[in-house]
Amino acid sequence: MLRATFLRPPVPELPEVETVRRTLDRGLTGRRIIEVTRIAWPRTIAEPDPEIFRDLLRDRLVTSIDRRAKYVIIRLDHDDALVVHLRMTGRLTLEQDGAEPDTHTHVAMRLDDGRQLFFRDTRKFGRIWLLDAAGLEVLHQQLGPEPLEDALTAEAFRTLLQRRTGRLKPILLDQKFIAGLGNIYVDEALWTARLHPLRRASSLDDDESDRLYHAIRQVLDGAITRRGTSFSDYRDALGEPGDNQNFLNVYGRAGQPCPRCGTAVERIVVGQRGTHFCPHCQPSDVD
DNA sequence: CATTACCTGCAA
DNA sequence: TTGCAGGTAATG
Repeated sequence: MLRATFLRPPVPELPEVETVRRTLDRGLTGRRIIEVTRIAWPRTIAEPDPEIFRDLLRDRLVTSIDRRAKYVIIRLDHDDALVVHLRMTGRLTLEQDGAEPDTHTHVAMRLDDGRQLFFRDTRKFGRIWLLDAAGLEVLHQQLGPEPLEDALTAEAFRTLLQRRTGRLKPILLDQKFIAGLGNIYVDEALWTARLHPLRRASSLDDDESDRLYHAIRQVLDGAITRRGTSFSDYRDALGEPGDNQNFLNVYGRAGQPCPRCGTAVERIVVGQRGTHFCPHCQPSDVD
């Protein structure tokens, strides 16, 4: 039963993608992509068509690595960008010269220093786009605010929440509401804020809203510091796992004691997602 | 708002 | 052998 906790497949959310961005930045910024050497699962290339993608990615300079929500944005010359979403099991890694792609390596590129950029993805849900400036702008517009940026103040967050009528859990997973949270960090943030996942957003008072705002930032900051949460699939761009799995309070801990009060953590399903919370610390009665 | 599709590995 | 895990888009 303890094993089940650790075998639950966690997925890359904002802290994991940020960790990939940072580790990728060290080896990729300033390099040139010489050519795409492998497209083994063409559906991975969301846009443009794989043949055009390959043609456009010859001798392209990487100018910087950014992140938006759960997207890695590899900026190129001419204001283009390679945009990568890891979805469930995607990994973006820098590999040495001569490294051989395995069966799950769907895309590979050769760099001017002889190293390679691999995109590996067991579940094949991950996607890569090659976008121009206009395409990138569309992506930004489709996403809600970045939870860690100054532009999202506690006051702005309160206003956004009050406009919503639904339950906290699905709202926080909605990338148009706030961008970058997934199942792990929503559960952790709600536990930290002592809010039940089924509470209606519009029912929160100012103090509760502020608690949630700070909890989201605290949980994400802490996870970035620990270089992400790794159970099985997630690794950074250098292949290293993160440490945050050892600091989770409720996610994947059904039946185990709440670290704050000792009550057994419960698991319910909310909006088709496994949802973990402490029934004592996160009471449902206020609605 | 709920359901299904996309995929595979692994537990039951 | 079945079904679950979950990010997101597409579809009732």
